[in-house]
Amino acid sequence: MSIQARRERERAERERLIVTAARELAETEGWDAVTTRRLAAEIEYSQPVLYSHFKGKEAIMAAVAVQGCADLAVELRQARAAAPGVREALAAVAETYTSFARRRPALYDAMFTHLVPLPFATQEAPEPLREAFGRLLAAVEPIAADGEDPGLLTETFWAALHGLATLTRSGRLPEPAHEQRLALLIGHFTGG
Amino acid sequence: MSIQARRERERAERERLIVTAARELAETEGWDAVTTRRLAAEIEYSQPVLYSHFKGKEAIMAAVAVQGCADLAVELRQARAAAPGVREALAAVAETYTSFARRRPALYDAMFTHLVPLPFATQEAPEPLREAFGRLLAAVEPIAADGEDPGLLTETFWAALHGLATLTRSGRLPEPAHEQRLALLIGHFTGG
DNA sequence: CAGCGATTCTAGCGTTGCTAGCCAATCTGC
DNA sequence: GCAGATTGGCTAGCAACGCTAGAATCGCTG
Repeated sequence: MSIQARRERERAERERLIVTAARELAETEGWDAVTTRRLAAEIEYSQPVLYSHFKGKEAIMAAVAVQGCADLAVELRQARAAAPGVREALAAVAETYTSFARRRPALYDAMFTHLVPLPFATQEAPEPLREAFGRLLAAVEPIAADGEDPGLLTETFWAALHGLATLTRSGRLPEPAHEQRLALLIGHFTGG
Repeated sequence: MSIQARRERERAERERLIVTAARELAETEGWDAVTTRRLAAEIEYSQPVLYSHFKGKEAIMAAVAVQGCADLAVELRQARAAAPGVREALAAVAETYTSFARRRPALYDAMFTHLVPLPFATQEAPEPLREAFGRLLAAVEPIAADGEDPGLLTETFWAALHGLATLTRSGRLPEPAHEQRLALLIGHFTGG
């Protein structure tokens, strides 16, 4: 059985290679540059190999999105841990979230903008997704008023951050006032 | 000069035809179905004709987006006019906005999700865009606290609505609780 | 070492957005 | 009223896309 084990190991390694190459290519040149041909060349295999690992391009993007959620979760955890108080933690998390979207647009798009075949709002959602949401929840929960469902409040807050991030990045909201909008949002959610 | 006038009239009419066909095709079958070939067949002309009117497919989508903004502006105006009070007006506008995104997803995507070559946050933005934003502003302005910039507050509120709309429609937020999230948002923005 | 499976590659299909160059219909000047 | 110029649409085709069938090659087994 050792030989089959090695094969599966190599296979898993190559799958990791594909996802990494797709992520790096997307982050440096955008998702439009991530074609199956280009990606195959990058990993030094032929095109059809990709399809022996993933159902199609969307599935590769989904895998990248999951990785991205893990990254985001780490950043959010650090941001919250470094903040002295409840309100500061929320602000830090919000700032980190929108900054993540600005710094890593391709990754963010795969996670939250593009249509990817991923279960999100269910228990079958991949762990990194639930993890990232959990980091938001941890920051929002303390500011929930009596009778407010923390989960729903987190979803609402998340949506607001997502809207700010995407509209700003697409040029529909002017960049400069971003911090002020963020402050307004925090203010209204912390009841100030 | 009358003959040239007629030509320009016919040309403008055909341009209207292109935009309308693109919008209808997108609304019924999604933007993926709007290929240049399909669109050309729909208007009963050949492909290259499209390029004598628009620089490319993106420009056609942009034209559809502008139409969509006009439609949205009308709906928002009606919603606000029918509401008895300030808070109700805000709720009605929010409800109308997200419902628009749900009822006309292709149109909404062209307006606010897809990358379209349109100036947004500047004075050169097409009139329907500024009009739609103005409808939001009119609903948000009355609930702005002292010292809060109504414009910035409107942008923030808009972003929240946009986030709710897109995340819900892409399945990242569960549909059923949408109304509750909307209520939470309104609550926090009206300081309740 | 021969044969057999599994796996990778070559080649190609159907579509996409977009464009070059031909061709015909229309307007202008004699 | 008619030849010449011009506008404008159409046919045909390019390069690139996601994806797949079938050939070919690799590595293990007896």
